[in-house]
Amino acid sequence: MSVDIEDVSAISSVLKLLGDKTRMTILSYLKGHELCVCELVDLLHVSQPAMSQHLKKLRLAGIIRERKQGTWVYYSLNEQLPKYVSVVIETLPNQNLGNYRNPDCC
Amino acid sequence: MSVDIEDVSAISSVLKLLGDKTRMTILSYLKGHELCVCELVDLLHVSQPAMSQHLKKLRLAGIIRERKQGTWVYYSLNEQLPKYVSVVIETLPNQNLGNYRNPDCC
DNA sequence: CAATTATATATCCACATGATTATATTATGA
DNA sequence: TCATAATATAATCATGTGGATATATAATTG
Repeated sequence: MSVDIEDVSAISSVLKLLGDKTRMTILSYLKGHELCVCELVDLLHVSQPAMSQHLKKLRLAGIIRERKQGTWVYYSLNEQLPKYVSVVIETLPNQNLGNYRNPDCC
Repeated sequence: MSVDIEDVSAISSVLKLLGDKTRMTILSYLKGHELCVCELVDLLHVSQPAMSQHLKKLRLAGIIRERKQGTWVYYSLNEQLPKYVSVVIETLPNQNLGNYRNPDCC
């Protein structure tokens, strides 16, 4: 079985993206369910522009995917992540959405 | 079997450390063998103070260990790393030291 | 088409971070 | 003890990065 060797530059730039508390929290919320931008804004108490920029970075790095539906944009974890990324995400706690209901939307 | 869940803040601060090309290269060189500071300076073409500061950060984060022997300080990977860290390190390419010989020391 | 809603982008700013230079520390050996 | 070598720390600086505010875009609805 071949090993998943990658370029040091590529790995470190992905890890730099992951090395942000807000982005890691986003990823922990995306474990299991897709969420739209306004839900993430709601859950993380982060401004909408800030959220938008974090999501853009994660998307450009291929870590998350977007699905547009009308005005809403739903984000979810990308399947087929490099192993070292998926292990990091597995290590994150599962966020408990509790009785949070999808606002329709914000 | 219990899962290795950690705090989001703790994980992101470790990943921030790993998200640096120089530090990742240091770790790739430390795979398999301990190296002293001057050897790392030599191999990475990084200034001695810069190297010293990177090593300090990695050591304070518990990713590497130091072993002092006279004036020399040897660094090596810490065993017992969190899984997500060791997977990252395993993903790094093994650096070929070629016919590089331990300078005695610099 | 106008108004509204969800999201994205642009600009600016405060702060963190990595590199460099200079200096300090520590150990060794003459 | 003095000189030297290996490493660490301090100070400074330039650059990068995240957040806030303002504005733009795009889709929906009346």
